[in-house]
Amino acid sequence: MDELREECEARVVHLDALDRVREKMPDEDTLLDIAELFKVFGDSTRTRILSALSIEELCVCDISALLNMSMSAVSHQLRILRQTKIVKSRRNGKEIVYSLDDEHISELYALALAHLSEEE
Amino acid sequence: MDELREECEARVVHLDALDRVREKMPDEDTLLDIAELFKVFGDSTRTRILSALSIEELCVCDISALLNMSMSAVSHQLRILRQTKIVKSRRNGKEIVYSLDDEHISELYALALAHLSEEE
DNA sequence: ATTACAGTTGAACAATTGTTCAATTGTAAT
DNA sequence: ATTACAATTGAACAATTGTTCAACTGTAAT
Repeated sequence: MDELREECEARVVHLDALDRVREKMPDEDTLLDIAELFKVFGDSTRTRILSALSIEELCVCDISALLNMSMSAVSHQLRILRQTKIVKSRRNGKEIVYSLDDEHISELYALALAHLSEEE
Repeated sequence: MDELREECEARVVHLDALDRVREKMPDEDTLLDIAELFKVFGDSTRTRILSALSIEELCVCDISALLNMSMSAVSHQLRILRQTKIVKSRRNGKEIVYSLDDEHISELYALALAHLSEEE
């Protein structure tokens, strides 16, 4: 009744290559963090928000009008961007103004744009 | 019986700011493409694959052993990376060898790492 | 105090996504 | 030819995700 589950079904074809790669690869946690960061950018609503904020700080109402979306939907996405330290907020009377929290963000954008426009 | 659905429930607070942002923002299609690109990176399996391939080209069997995942699961992810032109493949006898297809990929990685390690 | 407005929040729902499983393809060797 | 192996594929399933809806905060003005 013992089910012997194999760790990996594959026969390792290039042991030497695997050793070299294993040595140089970042640790698991770092890779998870990278994936997590990219995941935040990988949604068109958040991308549009970030694109707008990279030009000028805006309140939730502005963003809502700009994207033609409900304030609730926008707010949910802003929460994700806030939690991941990509965006910061400050209160100004009744409204809450959002802006980018990190210089790397614009760079990542520029690089993504460069990749896309360089389709040969 | 006519339901008047409002285009946007929000009152526009800063018309001038919106005008400036609208003028400078990339078009909708470009933003969709950017989101789509980041979405591909936003999965830890694909991130690990790309991290490995940025060091050395590998066959599916190698990657499968490296990530301790089934070849099927790896192959499914490689298809996504192939379709988005992030990875390229060539046959070598019975095995199929994968490698990065684009120089921008490593740069995007480096930048993401820079962002993560600069947590103050 | 109460009215109005900007924004947030949690539950619920539909849609999307990643992995597993089983069947299939293509190549090389016997 | 047929056997073996690397890899791909499609369907099915569970898990995650984005938006809507309704209820709720907090601030400013009457």
